[in-house]
Amino acid sequence: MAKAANRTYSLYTREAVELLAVMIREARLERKLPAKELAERAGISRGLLQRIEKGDPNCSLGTVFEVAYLLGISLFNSDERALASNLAMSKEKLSLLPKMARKPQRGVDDDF
Amino acid sequence: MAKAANRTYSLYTREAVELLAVMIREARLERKLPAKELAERAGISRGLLQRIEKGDPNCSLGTVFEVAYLLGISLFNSDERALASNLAMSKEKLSLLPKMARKPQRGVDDDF
DNA sequence: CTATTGTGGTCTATAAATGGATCATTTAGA
DNA sequence: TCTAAATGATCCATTTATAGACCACAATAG
Repeated sequence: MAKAANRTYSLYTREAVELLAVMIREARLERKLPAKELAERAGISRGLLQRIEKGDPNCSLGTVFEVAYLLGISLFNSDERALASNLAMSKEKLSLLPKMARKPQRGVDDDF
Repeated sequence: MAKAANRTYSLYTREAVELLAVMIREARLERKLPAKELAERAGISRGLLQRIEKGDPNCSLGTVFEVAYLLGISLFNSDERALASNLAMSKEKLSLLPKMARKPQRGVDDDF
């Protein structure tokens, strides 16, 4: 009972995925690093790296981020230290929020 | 002949994935949006949204980005227009790069 | 306090992603 | 130019992700 992935994505999502893909390919080529080598270092197959660089949205988040990391591409405009710091702050903030999202019984927040 | 996903990720990757997860959960709770509703709007199951908010790296890039988008979380610190612009510039730059990464036969670039 | 709703976990069947191999083609370097 | 190497594409076998249902529990609103 799974009929997934006829998914439709927003333009924003498609562009974000493609941007990341292009940045990865750029960085790899700038470093003159063959796909085969990068794939090995990332622990993935060359085929998967191809899909990533092609902007396939159906690749796992972790592998794509890892490849980006190996190429020195900074996610969220954060280097390693800033990222850890952001994460700590976000966790802190999250802990202060109500743990459930219960909607008030009639329409306060439906601004989508 | 596929034995994938005993994957190991760098700390940076793990933190980046978790940061995105926490930001998503934060944004959803701030909006008082039940998981069920957000999942419906994203066209995914509630279980998958749970994994996303938990920081599971094995979720597809597209779905995670789409959920983030639905919550107004900006990827790459770029709104919709900036993103399109970045993408165009990156494509331009990519087109100027050599199309293959051929390593010079002896060690110029192995600074990893 | 209580009723109600959201959430986290588990289970199963199915769809999809991935690895690994192969082949043809393109490209960069000598 | 020559040629070794990189890329792009396809195939198949297997692993994995996902949907969808269910349950027990937690937490919020009243």
